[in-house]
Amino acid sequence: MSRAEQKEKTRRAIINAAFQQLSADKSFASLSLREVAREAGIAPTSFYRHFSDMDELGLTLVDEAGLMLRQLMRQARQRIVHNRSVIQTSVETFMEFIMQHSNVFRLLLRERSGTSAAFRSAVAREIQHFCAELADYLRKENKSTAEMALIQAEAMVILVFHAGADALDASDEVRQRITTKTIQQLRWLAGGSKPPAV
Amino acid sequence: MSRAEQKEKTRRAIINAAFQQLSADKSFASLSLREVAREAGIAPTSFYRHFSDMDELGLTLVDEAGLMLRQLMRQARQRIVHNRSVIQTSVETFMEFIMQHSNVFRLLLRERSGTSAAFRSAVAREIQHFCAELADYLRKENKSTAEMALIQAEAMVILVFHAGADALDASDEVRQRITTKTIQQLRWLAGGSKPPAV
DNA sequence: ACATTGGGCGTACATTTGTAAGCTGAAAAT
DNA sequence: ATTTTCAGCTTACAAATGTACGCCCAATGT
Repeated sequence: MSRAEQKEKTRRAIINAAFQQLSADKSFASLSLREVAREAGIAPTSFYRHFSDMDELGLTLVDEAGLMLRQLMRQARQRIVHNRSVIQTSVETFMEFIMQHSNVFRLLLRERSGTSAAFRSAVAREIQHFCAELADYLRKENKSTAEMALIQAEAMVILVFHAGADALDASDEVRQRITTKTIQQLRWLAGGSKPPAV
Repeated sequence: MSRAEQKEKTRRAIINAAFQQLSADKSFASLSLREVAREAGIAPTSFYRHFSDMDELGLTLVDEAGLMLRQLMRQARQRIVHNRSVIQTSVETFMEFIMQHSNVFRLLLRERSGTSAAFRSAVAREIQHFCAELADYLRKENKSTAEMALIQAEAMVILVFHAGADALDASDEVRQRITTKTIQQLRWLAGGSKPPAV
């Protein structure tokens, strides 16, 4: 195995170890360099060969999470075309998605209002991007102004994200109720700029 | 000074020390028993005379935050009577409030999706209470069903809280923009159940 | 063929943490 | 007046953490 390959492999091992350890009871802040190194199967000091400190690793994780969000957006769009209600399809896709990538999602949720300014702005950037894409869609669909579409999109994203946070630790049944509730909330928002086609 | 008085006094000192240390860069989880004790002006081990561990202190803080929320709700209601738009008055009151009690608010925001299950449910309970009161108000005002009123109230609270989080670290000017944006979002939500009186 | 590079390791150290054990002195109870 | 209680202190220790330093050796460069 080439040296570059090997290095990339350990780097992935570190990143995966970090994601692995993120859970309902463990935030990134409560992760220690040594713990991550242990899980990745390397010596603590080897960590520095890849990241200068935990913060740098954290920002990398946020970047990865951003990629996931874009992937989610694409997936939702694909399903929309040949299906029923846009809102329902989107929320359901979102819920499926976060269940599959719960740790990624948890990271975004927590660091959005976390203790590191660098993290907060990194997460804010990813979510902004997400909102902007949604706003663009809404603007075309509803022929509203760009400003209004963005405000609307932001509200929608906040509600869906929050619903996701609740859904993460809930039973299937409760999650279904949360989904229904969220759909209702989004419809009110959508109805504000356009007569509702309930 | 009586013994009971003295004890209560140091207990307050501990609680205040904890709130004091909470800031944009310091979450409750990153607070150490020793730090709090230091700030409170007592020896580390004296802490145990008042709380069995940091978690117990944390739950006390959440309770205090709950009191604040109820106080906020009363304050908003008082202002509503003799003023202009209900939504505008409420959001503005909320914004004033969180600026005055930013650390209390930050605690609620963070522990809502924090790492301790006990904290999460404690915060959830306080926010539920807040939502229920608002829902009651909405139900009477709009003659909607109790269920719909609650779903609506929850959406509103989420949006306002989130706006508060953003506003905390923003400049006065940005905060004003956030306020306007939030008012717009709430109007869409309110309009869903009743024709809007913009 | 030889020299350089760099990822990974082991050792080491200063800090910080939670908390156990036991003492002290003043308030409260007898 | 004597005893009991108990908030607060000092001392002590084990565990965990971040990270500096230097060695090793296989992949790479010459």
